[in-house]
Amino acid sequence: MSTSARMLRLLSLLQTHRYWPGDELAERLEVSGRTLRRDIDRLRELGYVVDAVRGVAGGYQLRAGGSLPPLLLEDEEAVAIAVGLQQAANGSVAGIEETSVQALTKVIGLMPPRLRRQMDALRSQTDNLVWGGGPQNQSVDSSILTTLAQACRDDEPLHFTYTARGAEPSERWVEPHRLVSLGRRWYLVAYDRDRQDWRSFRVDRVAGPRATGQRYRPREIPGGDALAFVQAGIRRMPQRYDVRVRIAAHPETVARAVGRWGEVTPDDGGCLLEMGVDDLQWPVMVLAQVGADFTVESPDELTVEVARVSGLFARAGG
Amino acid sequence: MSTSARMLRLLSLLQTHRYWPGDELAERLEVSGRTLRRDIDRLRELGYVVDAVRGVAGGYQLRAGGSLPPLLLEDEEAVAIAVGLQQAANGSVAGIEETSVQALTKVIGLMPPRLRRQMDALRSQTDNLVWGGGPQNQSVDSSILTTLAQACRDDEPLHFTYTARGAEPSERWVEPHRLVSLGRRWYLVAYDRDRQDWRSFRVDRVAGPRATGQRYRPREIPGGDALAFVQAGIRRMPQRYDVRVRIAAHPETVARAVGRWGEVTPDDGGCLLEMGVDDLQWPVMVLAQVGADFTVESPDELTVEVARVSGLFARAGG
DNA sequence: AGCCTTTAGGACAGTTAGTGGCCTCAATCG
DNA sequence: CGATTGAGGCCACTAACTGTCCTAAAGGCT
Repeated sequence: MSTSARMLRLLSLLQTHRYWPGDELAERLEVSGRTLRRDIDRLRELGYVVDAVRGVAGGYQLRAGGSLPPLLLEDEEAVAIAVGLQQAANGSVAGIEETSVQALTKVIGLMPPRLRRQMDALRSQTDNLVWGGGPQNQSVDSSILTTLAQACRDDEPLHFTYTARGAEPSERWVEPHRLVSLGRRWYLVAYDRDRQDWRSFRVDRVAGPRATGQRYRPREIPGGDALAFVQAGIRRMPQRYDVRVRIAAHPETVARAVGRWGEVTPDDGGCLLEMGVDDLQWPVMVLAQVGADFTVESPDELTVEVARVSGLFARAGG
Repeated sequence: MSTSARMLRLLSLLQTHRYWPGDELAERLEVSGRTLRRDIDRLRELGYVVDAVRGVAGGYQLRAGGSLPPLLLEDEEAVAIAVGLQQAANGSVAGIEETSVQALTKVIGLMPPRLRRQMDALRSQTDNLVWGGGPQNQSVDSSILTTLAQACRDDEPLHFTYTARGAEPSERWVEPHRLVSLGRRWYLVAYDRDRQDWRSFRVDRVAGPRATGQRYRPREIPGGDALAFVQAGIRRMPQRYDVRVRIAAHPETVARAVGRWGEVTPDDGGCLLEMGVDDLQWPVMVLAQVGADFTVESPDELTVEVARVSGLFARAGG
């Protein structure tokens, strides 16, 4: 085995089990103990921190250092990572969507086909988990997302079918620039070759993207900021409700139910809950769970919704 | 730069951008073109698939091969992966909890402290996301989880404080064996040194775990199956309701709202929804969302719950 | 303290592997 | 067709690696 291959193998061993006696490592790598010590030294020269314990039951241990060593993953671990990243990309944690897609692109691009199949099988289980697939939770197909991300990364022209709001599907040929996650939606900022101008596309309306394999000289985006471009392009955000409800319950109870999705301010004998939502299911759920008397201050649509559920449940009870 | 270091760097370059012209790679690695070609060959000998395109605008490209190459991640990517895995470990996708923790342990153990801090900051945003932190969604503190997982992996004895159901907190000293995810809970199977017997511990009742750094000869678990051991140890599962509701709506509408958490069977003029749950909030939410008339067949507790919400909402409306 | 185990690392000599320069081919694209 | 870019054989030179043998140093155990 060549030296580089052996170093990778050594790193892999050190990553799967904390302590390794020197002679066992040497045996596994089929080298003498002296060479093993030299290999360990080489790792240290590369910047990885390898602790050594002397004496009976001593051994080597890879520790956290200044930078992350190359991750050597088992197949199942890679699948778990990919599945986890897909959720993160779909907005389950605010602020890391873009990075998640970036990492996901990397992982998926390197996964052997069999792992990709395994991942797809698992992925089909994940949808509709968060508040039952309400309208604002249309998670984007992550295979489309990663295709677009890869094209952005590699500056590859793309073909796809785009169905704009209330329009016929049309075929597009674009030079992709960047993916942007805004609210719960993904947008692709790209230069449209046919229309000869910059556009932003909602990813959930993109179908059948395929990279052409060609390359081109990346253009400058006007203004230099993809995020700003997308924001400017969105004329009306999806309808948003500003919810205000007074609840006769302890502020902490309410805060626990609503998490970070709303603001709770103490009030005499109860509290005021404020949140901005796209879908009224969510506040209804919170109110049902808190289980205390409340008064809806706004919006009127929520009052209607509360009345609807009340009537519905009353009929069911009778 | 040594050969091994250069190979890692080459792998890293090939992972971040799809196409690389040969001369640019050679320049970055500070070697001649000839040596670069040899390096590429070395990668291929290690089993990685490197495509090459000749001619104008040619270059090299790392493709999916038979096995996953070492992942060379940017700092932010590692953080995204860790955050995603934490969610996966907490049961957001059935069946990959154990593997996720395994991968998480690996990643966290290698992350420099600064990244760990970054990750902690993000993690604090993730809780209470899925149906509002209901009682069955007490997600386990992932730092405890990974400490235990690491101890299992490395056969390190553990100290921790355990608060059994309805008992005083007690100090435990155990030889950890395996982590098991069952339903929505984590259990640690371990040999209790003081009591000299095998026990299973609910991870959400474990506090302040610390590894001693010693090691021991792993024991055989009686029966050889940690999962079976845990199942045998659970006298009564958390109270579980078998929900049966007839709904006057199209089966598909109901199926979309309930996802894979319940079974929907068509029925004349509507459908029958059956699901097993620990917490009645969940079916209430589904019913509110479907928005069609329904009749609760069982359990009686759900009827009570529906009546409660109905009354509550009616008062709010008036 | 004394002993055993295990890592640390210098010295040496033989061997291997890596390197750049030079050459000729072979694709690919315009 | 010609320009460009990867493929790879050959060669001489050098640097790096390897195993053996050695002594030292650090823990843990009795």
